[in-house]
Amino acid sequence: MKDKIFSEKEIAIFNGLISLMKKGANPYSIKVSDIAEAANIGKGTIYDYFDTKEEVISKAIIYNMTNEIKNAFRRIENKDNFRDKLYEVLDIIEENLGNKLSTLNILLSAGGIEKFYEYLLDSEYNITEFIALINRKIRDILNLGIEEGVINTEENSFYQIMAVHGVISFFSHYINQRDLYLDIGVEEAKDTAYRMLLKALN
Amino acid sequence: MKDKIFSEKEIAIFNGLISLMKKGANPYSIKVSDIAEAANIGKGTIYDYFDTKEEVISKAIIYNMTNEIKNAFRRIENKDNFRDKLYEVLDIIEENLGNKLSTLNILLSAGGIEKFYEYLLDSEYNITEFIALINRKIRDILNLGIEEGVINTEENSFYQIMAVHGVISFFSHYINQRDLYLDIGVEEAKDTAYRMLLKALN
Amino acid sequence: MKDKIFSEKEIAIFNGLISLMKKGANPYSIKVSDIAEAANIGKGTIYDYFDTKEEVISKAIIYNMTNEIKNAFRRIENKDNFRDKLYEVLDIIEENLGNKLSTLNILLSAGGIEKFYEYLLDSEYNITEFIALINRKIRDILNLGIEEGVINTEENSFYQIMAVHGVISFFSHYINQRDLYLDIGVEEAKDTAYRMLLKALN
Amino acid sequence: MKDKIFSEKEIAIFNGLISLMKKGANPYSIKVSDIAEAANIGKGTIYDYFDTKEEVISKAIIYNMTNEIKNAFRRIENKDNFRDKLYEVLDIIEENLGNKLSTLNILLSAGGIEKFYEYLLDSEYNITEFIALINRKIRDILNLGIEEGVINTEENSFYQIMAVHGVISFFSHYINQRDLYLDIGVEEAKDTAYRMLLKALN
DNA sequence: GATGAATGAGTGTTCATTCAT
DNA sequence: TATGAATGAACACTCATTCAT
Repeated sequence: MKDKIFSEKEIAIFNGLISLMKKGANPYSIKVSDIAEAANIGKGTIYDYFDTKEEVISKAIIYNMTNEIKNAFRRIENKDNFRDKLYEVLDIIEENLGNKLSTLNILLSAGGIEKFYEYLLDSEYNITEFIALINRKIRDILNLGIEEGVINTEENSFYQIMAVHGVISFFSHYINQRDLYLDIGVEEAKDTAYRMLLKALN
Repeated sequence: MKDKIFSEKEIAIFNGLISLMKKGANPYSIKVSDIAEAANIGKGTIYDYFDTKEEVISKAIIYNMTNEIKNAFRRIENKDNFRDKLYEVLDIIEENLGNKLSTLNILLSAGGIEKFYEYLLDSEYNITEFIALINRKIRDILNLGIEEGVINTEENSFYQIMAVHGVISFFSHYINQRDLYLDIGVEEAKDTAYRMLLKALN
Repeated sequence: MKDKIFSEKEIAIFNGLISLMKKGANPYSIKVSDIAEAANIGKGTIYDYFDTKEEVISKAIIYNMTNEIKNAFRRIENKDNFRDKLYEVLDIIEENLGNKLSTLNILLSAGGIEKFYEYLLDSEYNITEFIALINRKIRDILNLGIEEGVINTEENSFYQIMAVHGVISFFSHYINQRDLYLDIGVEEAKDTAYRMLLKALN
Repeated sequence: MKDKIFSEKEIAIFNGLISLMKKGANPYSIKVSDIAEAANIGKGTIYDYFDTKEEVISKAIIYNMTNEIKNAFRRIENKDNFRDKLYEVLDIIEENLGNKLSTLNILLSAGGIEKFYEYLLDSEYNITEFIALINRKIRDILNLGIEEGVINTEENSFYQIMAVHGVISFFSHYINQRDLYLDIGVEEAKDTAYRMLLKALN
């Protein structure tokens, strides 16, 4: 993940746009004037740094995903055992609740945002790269679990990684559809997720 | 799921739109004239049956989801044991590969389409209804598994249903990101899914 | 000059634009909204018939030139001797006084409008075609003069045609710069032109 | 022709702009940034010397015309008989072939540039002044012809000057529409012009 | 003085919606 | 009932002009 270097203005534009999206704006209905206003700059300035609106939005999404992933990885790094790392992942998902732009929402959804925002498909950074990166991190966490003896399975790596995907997906689904599961508290859901993962991996 | 009764024209419009979306068109870039052309009717006719473009698209999505779910349920009904029913679910997912409009893609993705297509949120049919419906069907399948003795767990219903969600999500992810898992064949992935589910539920 | 067939709407648009140009509007500063207003139609309608503003303007210029030339030719046809035909040409020029769009102004000016309105260069109709057409008509008129015995020269065809060009240019210059020649009346200028032509051709 | 005194910067700006126009740029599509780049200065600097883009372009055109006329007059001065002076005029026209900004193209075209570039109409220097100046020079040349006995006519001054205009226009037309007259060489066209002038003036 | 980053008014073009036929 | 020609509001993008440095 060789970071692109962005100028201050570019970052200001990204942040303006990201704040709009976090407020719930749909990327398809965002206007250039909205972005300019959110970034506190003139409309024309945007075109000094980007060629089209699509380019701004795509690059902002990539920028935000990159940052979110870096942050998530840093937080996971700070935990030193399998269980804590897993719960940290669930915490991160919980905190991103309702954030349309959230990396996890985008990446893990069955048909990712790229299906809806075609421009991203052509972008230099392919979404696939991010998933591969995440899978590698999942592998690391799993290895730690094996080292610790928490995981003890003869299933292959694909199985193991997919088990984590499944559990993350279920928890994301729970968070996103809380209305349907009002009798289940967040902590209970997390415990359920962890328990399920251990069962699948042992 | 008390079905709305639609006129022939309305259904023709829906089918035109759905065919566009199955061809990969993004709901945000579909034009009314495209829909009219795909439905083989005049542009004005659409407005005899619907008030806005958004209404057409939303209702078409709901219509398609309803049909897909009905179809899926019928197919699952035709299988008479837990294992076959589960594999039928995976087959259905596989067949819907790459279909942006696929109910499963929409419903099971962490942040569903409703996050991207706001109109659906206000629509009479709430997406939540569909998920509840699916959860009930999952419950039925699980009960059969318990009856058959394939499943034998003390975990609660939430756990059990979420285990199915997790497995479905993982398989959907696999299907949608095939490029990343070229060394894993579809049958192997299905077997992995089934094995994982049984482990989680026993 | 195989005429393009234009729809009524297209002609209305052309006429709106031509009226603007005859009022003195500069093709470079005409706005699409001006054209729409002048043609008494909505802005969008223009785009149902043309792809770009440039296309509208170029085609309108060609359309107007074609009509003006046809008209001029018809008027000249109606005169039956060399002298009257020549004076008719001068009359036509006089009547077009101050009309920026006038075919004669455009065609006979040293660096024609095509130098200023590049789009015309690519247009299907090349301006050159019009000049060739006019030269052929000049040839016809000259032949009549020879038949009549008014012209009796051993100079070649190029010389003869250029003599007419020179005289037309001088008269156009006079009409366009009347301020500089206030002591010369229009009739006197016409007589001067005719006298000069006869001298050059005898 | 009391010359305006321009600062070095102003002249640099003029020259930048003139070079653009000589390269074929259309005055209506030239951008301030283009001018700045062509003049090798910052965009803001232009506004230290001129108030608007229109002013820059108009003044540059006037500046260029003034210089071209001065040059032309100097060259004509250096020839000492009627015939040579006339051929020098034709040479000058030939050399300016294809130069949209050429004074002669602008001045002698029936509907001059001022019809297309309205700003010039208001400019301090009226284009008319230039034509009057040129007419005076034509008068001088004609007088020399009379002195030499090459010209011997009873036609009035208007006739005589217009004869020169006509011949210059025809030759300019020839140069600008070379494609139409491929069988006529430049020298032949010049000889034709001179012969025609003498016939008209004798 | 000189610059060029920043601005936002202005304009070409699109497309959902209307309505006369 | 069905149509598609007509509309104009809306928006992406441009570029002359300004002004802080």
